[in-house]
Amino acid sequence: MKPKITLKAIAKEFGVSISTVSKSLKNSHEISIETRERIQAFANYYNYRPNSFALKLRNQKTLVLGVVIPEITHHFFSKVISGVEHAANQRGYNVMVCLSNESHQKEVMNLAMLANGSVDGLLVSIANETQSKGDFKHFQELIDEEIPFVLFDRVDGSIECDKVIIDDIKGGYTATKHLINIGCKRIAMFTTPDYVNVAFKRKEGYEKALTDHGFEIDDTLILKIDKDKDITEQIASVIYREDYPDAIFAVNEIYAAIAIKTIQKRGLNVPEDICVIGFTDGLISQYASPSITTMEQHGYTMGMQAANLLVNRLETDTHDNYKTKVIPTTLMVRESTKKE
Amino acid sequence: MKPKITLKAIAKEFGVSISTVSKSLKNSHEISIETRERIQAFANYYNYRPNSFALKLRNQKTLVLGVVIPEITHHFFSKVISGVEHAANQRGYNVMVCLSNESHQKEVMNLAMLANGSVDGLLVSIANETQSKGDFKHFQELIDEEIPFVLFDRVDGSIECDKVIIDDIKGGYTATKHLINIGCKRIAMFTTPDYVNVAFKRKEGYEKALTDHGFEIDDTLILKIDKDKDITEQIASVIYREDYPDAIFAVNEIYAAIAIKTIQKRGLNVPEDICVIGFTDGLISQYASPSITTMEQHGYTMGMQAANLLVNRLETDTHDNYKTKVIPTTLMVRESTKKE
DNA sequence: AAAAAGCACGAAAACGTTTGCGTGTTGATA
DNA sequence: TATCAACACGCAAACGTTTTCGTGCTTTTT
Repeated sequence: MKPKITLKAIAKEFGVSISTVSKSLKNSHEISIETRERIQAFANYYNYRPNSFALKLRNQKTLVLGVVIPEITHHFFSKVISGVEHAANQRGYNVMVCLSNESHQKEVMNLAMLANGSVDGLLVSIANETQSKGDFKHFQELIDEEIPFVLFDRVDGSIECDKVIIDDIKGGYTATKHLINIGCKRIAMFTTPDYVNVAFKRKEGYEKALTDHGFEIDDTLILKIDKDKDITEQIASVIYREDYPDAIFAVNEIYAAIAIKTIQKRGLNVPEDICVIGFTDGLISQYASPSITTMEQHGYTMGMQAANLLVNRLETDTHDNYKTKVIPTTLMVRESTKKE
Repeated sequence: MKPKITLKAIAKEFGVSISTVSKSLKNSHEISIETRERIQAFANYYNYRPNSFALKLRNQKTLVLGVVIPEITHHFFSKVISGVEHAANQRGYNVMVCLSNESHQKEVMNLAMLANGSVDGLLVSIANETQSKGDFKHFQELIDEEIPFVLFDRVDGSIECDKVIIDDIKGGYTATKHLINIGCKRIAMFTTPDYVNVAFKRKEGYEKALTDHGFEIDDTLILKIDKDKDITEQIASVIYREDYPDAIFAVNEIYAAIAIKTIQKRGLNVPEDICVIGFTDGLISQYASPSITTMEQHGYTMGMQAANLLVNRLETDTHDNYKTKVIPTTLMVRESTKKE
């Protein structure tokens, strides 16, 4: 790296003091116009840029937001990042991304590292492992150190901070109701273990929709998929039942896609024999055959809102009155539920 | 943000000098064991962490790598980021991500901002707009400022730097050869305009494979898709021809997926009537019905290699002998080309 | 007992900025 | 011809580290 030109170097060049140079570049009226112009021309020619660390050291601001997400290869999270980046840029901030890879330990390390002065504030979506352990000490540390952060999507009620969440209960409700509306009677749900907060809530909505419409909740139709075992096999265990369901509400698009493939493999058709609805705003749903009806999560919006919430917090420096923004989901009807 | 505890504060607490505290925390033998222990205990209790800007100002290192990509919502790029992050962390660096959104102007701004002292080096994949304009001045500026950077995937030969690329020509060749091997005779290609470097190379491979195997190149079977018009319509114009092809090599998985949907809509079957092969390592290919044969790009590997190349460059501080790493693609046979 | 050595610590510079205040030089004013 | 602004600029502190080079004191050696 080429040694950058500094105020000192310019000062030496002109035989003036550093302050004079600094003030000239800020167009201070303290300095004569000729001097200002000469110095500015010189600085401009040599492409002078103030050293950002010196500035940060002085101002105690980084103008950087840290983002910690479990996985960047989930389309939803990359949408969120996209939104965060957009909002952050608009407000003069940059974005630093770290991945926890769903690992508790890596999440703890990431928070420690970012909180260590690299960023002004944090945006975090909690790793699965952290949620299943229920260990949120590292967030308490952020609070103790008074580092502003906002939680999004995967949040925990016990942590006091700003939050942005999807309305998962209502989303689950809407999805299920849609299936009911188009005439499905035996609606299965493919979900994850209960410790995954968002999935649990979607199930809540699913169950509420069923009871609200006079259906029984059939626990044998609720499949809690274990990520560490063969997912296709678990899904097949339901699809290949004699009394297979006539609709499936999958908690994400991967499960929905696998369900469709399995259904077709069994020789049944989507949506004629079994309707399928997913949850997310990913590409798979859009391009699968048939395309998959889904609850859009609006990850981009979520990212923007979370970033704005954080910057507001940074710029007002208050430590109370924490808000939780709820982002509604949108039903996106596609081919996988088109009965007529 | 809570005012962080500093060396000065600790020094005051113990009535010693700042240097003594600094040395104590570094376990210097210059300081008596008792003093060291007392100070360390205190610092530990108050969770002392050196101010990162002060360090950066002093060391002139940020230990941060900047990444500029066109779009994070492309699965391939998120894989790359994932790999970059992994390799960077391993070598003690953090990662800062910026998006150009395929815009030349935003790319220029991102480079300027990151080069401005925020990062030690850069990893860049060039935006489409930049490629079509052929305007690479901003990279020359990086070179002039001697800021190390490596280009990946979307590179340009005129820029002197380390590069990591996919072997797109060979990938295109392999894909096409696979189709030939399974007996396809009329192989269409769905690609993008020629200024997209990688697509152009894949087409080169496609054409070479055809001629190598005694086929004519039929320009009416090469569809250059215009992103700004209706993609499905353009694809349909080929699929609905009387003399439709018996195989399609799509330059990415989106085009492959749309092709499949269009083929099915026409009442034809994949792979029986038309085989389809894509290019990427995305999720769509994996979960589509039928699942799509594709050339895996190994984005994760690419990210790791690019990051390592950059860190090597940073840590040796040489400005010559630039390397270009070529990452081979892997044919991933799935249902969309399974003839028997 | 005088000299040398060892110990425990402090002073200060350096990294690059910004900014309040001090100061010397001009020119105008009384 | 004193006096006083106005002007143009420099000084120095501050942000928080690290590190080199002292320095004063105690202990050992001869």
